[in-house]
Amino acid sequence: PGVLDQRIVGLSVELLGGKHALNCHRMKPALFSVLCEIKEKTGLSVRSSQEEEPVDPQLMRLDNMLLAEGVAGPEKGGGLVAAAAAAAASGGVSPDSSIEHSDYRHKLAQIRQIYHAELEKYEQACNEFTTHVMNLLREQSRTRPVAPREIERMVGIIHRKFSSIQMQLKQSTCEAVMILRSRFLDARRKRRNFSKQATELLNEYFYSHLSNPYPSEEAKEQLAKQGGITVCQVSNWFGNKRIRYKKNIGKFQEEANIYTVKTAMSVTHGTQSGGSGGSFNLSSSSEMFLGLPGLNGDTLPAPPQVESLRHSMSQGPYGEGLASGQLYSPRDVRVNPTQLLPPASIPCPAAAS
DNA sequence: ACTGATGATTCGAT
DNA sequence: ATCGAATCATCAGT
Repeated sequence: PGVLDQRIVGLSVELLGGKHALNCHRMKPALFSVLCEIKEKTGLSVRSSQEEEPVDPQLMRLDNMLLAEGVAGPEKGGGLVAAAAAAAASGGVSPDSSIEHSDYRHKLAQIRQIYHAELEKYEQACNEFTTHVMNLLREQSRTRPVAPREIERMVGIIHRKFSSIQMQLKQSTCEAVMILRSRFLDARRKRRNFSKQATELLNEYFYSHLSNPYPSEEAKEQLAKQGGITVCQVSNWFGNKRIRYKKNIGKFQEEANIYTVKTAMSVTHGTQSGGSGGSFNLSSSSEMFLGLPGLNGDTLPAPPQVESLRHSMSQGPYGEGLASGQLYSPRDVRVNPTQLLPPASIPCPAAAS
């Protein structure tokens, strides 16, 4: 009906001009609901922007970011599977992080879905609105002269308006992604105990290099790789282990025995495969430095040596000895002068320097 | 809720 | 740059 259409044109001008934009209850319901939704979701008034038609840098930034985050851009149906496969293949020993990864990806996918749905809705609404306005103008052209430039201008205004709405959508999507991201990073920063396998690996190395528990960079990398943790985590672990071991050797005596036995077993049973046969020498005298407790001589007065423990291999809390032999690099038996200075008598329990 | 274990962070020294 | 040391923050068993 002409009256209503007249009203719509008027309202479109109102809308585009930015005056009480959302007061129109007679607006096309679809468009109205879309705009209401925008208003609700963004918390921003639709009339807020009124500028730039050149490709503004902010829009480009938003686009780039959305693209980089995988929100915009091509559908990646197989992408998730591929990513999961890659994550599983690259290490396979990080269930926690992969769970977090999948959680992250899931939420990102949700954002992506919402984003695309909204984008499509806007697109559709924009087209509908444009064609409708054009139809009205065409109709009006029967009763009054309508210059093509006026139509162009109208269409231009509509498109600009809708693209600014799109930008708001992109902006809020970006915000959502960033929030998700920061949450994800926070979650990753949370402490998780290492897997049993990783801990065993580290302990085996530590106790079999007790005289010089300072793994080289390569050794760290290898430990990290095999344990499914980072080199930095390996360094942290050794840092913590050294200081805590030194502080209370007695507490670690049992653990030391266990791992020494394990190592001894793997040596005597020839489970080594790396060809680095007897590269590190457990019976070297320097091995005794940290191993000599003197604190609780009740269980084992002497540091656990391979020879003396051959007979007591009966008890092993850790049932299966997983291949650990190839870990130890022969080149790593460097002697750190600073560690060998104090006589193996009292290892300074309460190191209050 | 409490507590010990443990991974991460920080800081000064080398 | 890396270490020891102290400390923080969280986990995990009770």
